[in-house]
Amino acid sequence: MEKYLSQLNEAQLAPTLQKDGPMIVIAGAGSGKTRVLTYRIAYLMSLGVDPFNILSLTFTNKAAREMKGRIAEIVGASEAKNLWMGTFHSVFAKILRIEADKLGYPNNFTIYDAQDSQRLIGSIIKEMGLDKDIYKTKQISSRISSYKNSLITVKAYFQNPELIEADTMSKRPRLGDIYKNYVDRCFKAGAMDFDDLLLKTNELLTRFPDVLAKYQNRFRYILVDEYQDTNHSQYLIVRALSDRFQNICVVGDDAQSIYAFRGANINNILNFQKDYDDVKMFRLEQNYRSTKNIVNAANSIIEKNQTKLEKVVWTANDEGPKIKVNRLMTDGDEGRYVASSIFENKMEHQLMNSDFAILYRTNAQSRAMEDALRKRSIPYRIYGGLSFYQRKEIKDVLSYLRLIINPADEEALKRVINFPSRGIGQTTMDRLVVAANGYNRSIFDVMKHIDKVDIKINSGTKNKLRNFVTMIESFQVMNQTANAFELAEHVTKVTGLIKEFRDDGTPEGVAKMENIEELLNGIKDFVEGQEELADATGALPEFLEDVALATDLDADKGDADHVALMTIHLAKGLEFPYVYIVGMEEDLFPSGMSMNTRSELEEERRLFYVALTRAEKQAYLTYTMSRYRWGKLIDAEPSRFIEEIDEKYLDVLTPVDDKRFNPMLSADIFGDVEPNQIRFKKAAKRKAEKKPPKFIPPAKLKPIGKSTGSPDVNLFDGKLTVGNIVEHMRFGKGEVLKIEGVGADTKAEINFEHGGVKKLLLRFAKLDVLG
DNA sequence: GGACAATATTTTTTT
DNA sequence: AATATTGTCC
Repeated sequence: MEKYLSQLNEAQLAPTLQKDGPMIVIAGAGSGKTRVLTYRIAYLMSLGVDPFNILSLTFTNKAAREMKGRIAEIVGASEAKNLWMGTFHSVFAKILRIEADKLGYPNNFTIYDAQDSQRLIGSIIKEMGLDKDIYKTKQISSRISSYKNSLITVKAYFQNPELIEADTMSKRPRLGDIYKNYVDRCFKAGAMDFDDLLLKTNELLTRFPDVLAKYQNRFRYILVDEYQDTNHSQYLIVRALSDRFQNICVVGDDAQSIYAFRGANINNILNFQKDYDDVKMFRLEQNYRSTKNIVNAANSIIEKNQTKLEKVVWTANDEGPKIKVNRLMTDGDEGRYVASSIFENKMEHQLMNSDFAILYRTNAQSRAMEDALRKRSIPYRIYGGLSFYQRKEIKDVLSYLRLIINPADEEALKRVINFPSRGIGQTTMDRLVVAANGYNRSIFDVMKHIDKVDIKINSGTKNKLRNFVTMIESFQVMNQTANAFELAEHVTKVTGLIKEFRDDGTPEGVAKMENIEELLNGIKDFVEGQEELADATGALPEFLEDVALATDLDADKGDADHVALMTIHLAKGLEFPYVYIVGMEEDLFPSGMSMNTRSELEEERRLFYVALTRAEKQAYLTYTMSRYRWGKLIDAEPSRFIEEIDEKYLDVLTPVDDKRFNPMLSADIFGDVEPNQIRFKKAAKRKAEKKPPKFIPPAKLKPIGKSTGSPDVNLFDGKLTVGNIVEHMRFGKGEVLKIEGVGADTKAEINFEHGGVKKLLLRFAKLDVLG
């Protein structure tokens, strides 16, 4: 153990050796927090703490696996195996399966993914006869999700006049009823959605003190990674479980909080010290990952945020090259530039493909990169986006398997009952749903007893339904004896899925066949892996659970040498020697959807901070002048985040310009000719140069009167008057001398202590009003 | 009820 | 551009 501890610096050692009590580790990017977590767990075990008593919650299952592997190297595999490690969702799904009956759920409950729950919400809206243009499935779904994450149950919703009022005001008075129906239908289907895995855990721990006591007793030491990204529901679970022993260690970085849109509450980390007594606080501020240039540039960005904990991330690493900033004509050029830059770097520095990552704000941006890399024959892998398990043909196979385990699973049934086509159409399904709701039974139950049920379906169709039921039941019988692989193979044959795709004959059909084969191989691997475990029960339910909660990163085999393409969100926690951040444009990054409030914009800025701090040696930023979006060529402007970086860390390779298309110019960029190196013109200056409209909001012009409020709203509208004392991040205190302009164009003339009289656009100025 | 064509909608990020 | 939904005809 000492051998390992000697690898830590002083700041890392202190939290590692802190055995008991509540503690928080504020860990800057690249400061070795994973190492601290890993060694702390190993250290606890070396002190005699039983691994069964340690719960470690990570952000991805992959992270959990890697940590476990590392711990196994230190303390031995047999001991490490007994640790409870995984994501919130996977750990508590396992606990919920054990305790399901207490909540009235079967222990074989299905986990609905986002698509399943949205489809169900969609059909409920339709059944209720509501206008689907007002009740938009996605919006309703995210509203329900945020209720669940705030622990607002259906009952709590109806007891809260404010919520009802808010939904009524936004012209959706039936939202509560949709919520109720959705929850009822999930329950009847024996299904939990992602949010339920946390919500029901809370319910379990609140309603059953003995269960709470059992798990409090078991998890005497709790560690939570990426604590800044926990939501209220997760927060309450952690609080409840740690309440007895108070051995709670949370690790995180407020500057890397990027999941507020999903309900993550940054206050969880900011307020941790208020939640427990005698909290020990540790800071990891030395960055081991990146060059000075990258660390300092990242610091200069995050400095622009108002909401943050003070901390100084520094590094003893080399200065390193400056961050390269490059402007391209189109997204196609951007892809070609990145591909050839990767190619050149590989040649020049003898690097592997896996030394490179391309990061972007939205999944849709991957296409241009992909095309360019393919043309250059550079191996790559896209993470996220449509993951393997979400492909239609894969979900179809999985739905059959889900139905075998849980025939009440409504979404699985609806997916496969008529695929491959069996002559059971929409009309029949509608009637079955009505009957099922009427009898308060599952659809499958109704089909099973189709002869005893009062339903208007002709005898031919009834026969088809009977055949389907018989087929599923025969699979269930087989499931008693066969392993998951044998069963899945059988299912794909008997249902006609294989035939369906084989007879298709198109390239897409062939690809789908191959995907199904890959799935079958995956199941085979899983089954073989299970056999080594002593307590392997029915492998199929466990496989389905793994699949439901797997992230795309989890599926990574990790051996192939390829360039990584992913969204910045997905890149959190990862590191690469060379990082390309593409699409550095207004309305894209920061996203046009996130420029309405300061907190949204600050989250985008943290996202940029995360992106930049992934880089070890060299970071590249690229933006284009126009880009294809929704199939149309759209003009683009450089992101404000580029100008927020202190210039001295940048190497701006923007070619001489005007906006006219110049084919020679864009050819030069990825050809042999070194682009002209000129001074980077500040975007602010460019904006000022533009003639008539004084200020063009970065977003495309949006229809006025959007329910979220006009995007042009000035953050200080009406709140600032002459004579106010304000504080500015860089210029310090100052007095407001004059206010001119209206709306987004409002400027204030302010006399600052440091810097004298400045005229600032209030929309951009980050001011605190002191009085 | 099914097959195919026409049209609408979409892009923020995900366990 | 790609996908989902709706419409039309058999």
